[in-house]
Amino acid sequence: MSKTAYTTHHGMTDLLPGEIEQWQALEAIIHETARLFHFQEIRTPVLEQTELIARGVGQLTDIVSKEMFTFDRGEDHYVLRPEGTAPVARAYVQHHLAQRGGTQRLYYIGPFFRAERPQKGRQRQFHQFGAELVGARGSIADVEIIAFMTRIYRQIGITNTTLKLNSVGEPESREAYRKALRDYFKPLAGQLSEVSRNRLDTNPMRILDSKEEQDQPLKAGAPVITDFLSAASRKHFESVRDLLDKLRIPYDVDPFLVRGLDYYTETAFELTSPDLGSQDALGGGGRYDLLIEEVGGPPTPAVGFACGIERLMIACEALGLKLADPSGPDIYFVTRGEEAARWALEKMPDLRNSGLVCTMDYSGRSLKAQMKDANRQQARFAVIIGEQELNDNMFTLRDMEKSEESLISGSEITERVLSS
RNA sequence: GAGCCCAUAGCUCAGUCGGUUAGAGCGCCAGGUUGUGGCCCUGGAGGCCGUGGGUUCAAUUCCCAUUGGGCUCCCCA
Repeated sequence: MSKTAYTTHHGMTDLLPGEIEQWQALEAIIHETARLFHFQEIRTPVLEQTELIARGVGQLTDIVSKEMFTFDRGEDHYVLRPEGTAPVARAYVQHHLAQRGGTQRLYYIGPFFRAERPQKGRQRQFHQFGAELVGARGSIADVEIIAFMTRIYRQIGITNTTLKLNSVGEPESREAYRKALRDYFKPLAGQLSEVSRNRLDTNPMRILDSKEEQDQPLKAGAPVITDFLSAASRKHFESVRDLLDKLRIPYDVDPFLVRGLDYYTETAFELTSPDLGSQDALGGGGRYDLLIEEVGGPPTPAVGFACGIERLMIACEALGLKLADPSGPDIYFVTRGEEAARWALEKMPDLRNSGLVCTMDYSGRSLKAQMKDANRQQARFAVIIGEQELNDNMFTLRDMEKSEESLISGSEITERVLSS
C-alpha cells in the first residue's frame, strides 16, 4: 500500500471496472430522457475564465469566495468550473445561440470542481448532469425542467424523494424581503448562532437554511418571501404549482428554500432524498432570468436544473438499485499452441462483424487456466482449439453455463452462438 | 476554517496484557486432472503492521508528531 507512489488528490477518485457500469447505465438513461424531451447535449471546457464564474455565480457565494480551484498563466485567469449553468450561459452568448431562434434546449453531463473538505456525497471532483431551457419565459418551461429531472429519478427507481419548491421572486422583491428579514432578526441577533449572525448583513436569506439547533425556533416566526412577491411573480409561482399538480408531480412548498447561487430568480426547487445522510440534496435548480444579461448577452429568461451523480449513486446503493450488470463475452477462445492462437485471432474479426463479443487468452497459458479465465469473465461459450481441431476443422463449443459441449465446424460458430 | 474517529497482505479484518520466523477468510498463481471453468484438496506468491521520532534490553503493540483516509459542522450536487 505504501509502495504506491502516486495517488489521486484528496477528494478525487478513480472509477474502476465494476463500478463504471452503473455510471454508464445512468448516462444512458440521461441521454435517452434528453432525447425524449428533445434536448441536445452541450459540452463546454472544464476550464473557464475566473471572472465569468465570479460574476455569474456571485462574488459573495461560498463557491466563489472560498471553493474555487484557480490558477493563472500570464494574463489569463483560469478556474476549474464549479457548476454548469454559468458556462452554458457563456456559450449561449459567445456563439450567439439566440440568433438560432426559439428556445435553446440544452443538457450536459460532466465533472465539476469545488475545493471543499470531502465527505460523504461531497467530492472535490464531482459529477453533475443538468438541463437548461434558455430563452423561455413561461411557467411551462419551469415545469418541463422539473419533469425532466424527476423523470430521470423515476426511470432509475428512486421514488422516495421530496421536491421542495419556492419562489425567490424578482430582485426588487428580494431586496424588500431582505430588509424585512434584517428587521426581524436584528433584535434577535444575540440568540442567533454565530454563522447566522454573520450573515445578517451580508446575506440574511441564508439564515433561513441554517441547520443550527438554536436558529430553528427563531426561523419559525420569520417573514416569508411569498408575502413580498410582486403580482407577476405570484402569478408565475401559482401557475407552476398548478401545472405540477396537473402532471401529478408532488412537491412541498418550502418558503425557506433559498438556493446558494446568486443568479436565481422566481422559481427555485430542490430534490432531496432521505438516503443520502448529511448531504441530502440530489439536485436542484430554478429560474435565472438575469444571468444571460449579466454575462454579456441580451435579456434572456432561462430555467434549469443540475443533479449530483455521486449522490444519485449513494441513493441507488441504499435502495439496492443495480442499473447494470457486467456482461461477459459471447465467446472465449481457449487455444493450445501458437497456430491455434493465430487461428482464433484471425477468426475474431468475422465474429465481431456479426456483433459477437469475443476474446481469448493472450499468454499461452494452460488449458485449465484459460477455462478458469473464461469462467471468471463470464463467457457464454468457450471454443477450444488445438492441433486436432485445426486439422479436422471441427471445434469444441462449450456452453459454459450448461456445461454442454458439441463439435462444430469453424464456419458454424457464428450461427450457433447467435442462435442460442 | 472547526470537531470526532480510523490506519496490520490486493480486499475484509483478527492479533501481540511490549518478547524469537505477524495470522485468517476471500482473491491471485500453480498442482491434484501431460486438453477443460465453477465445488473440493494441496502448495505458493504477496506485509519495512501508513511515515518520523520518543520510552524500553526489546515497539506492529505504549507516548508524541506527521501524513493519508472516513464522518460531522459550515455550505452545496
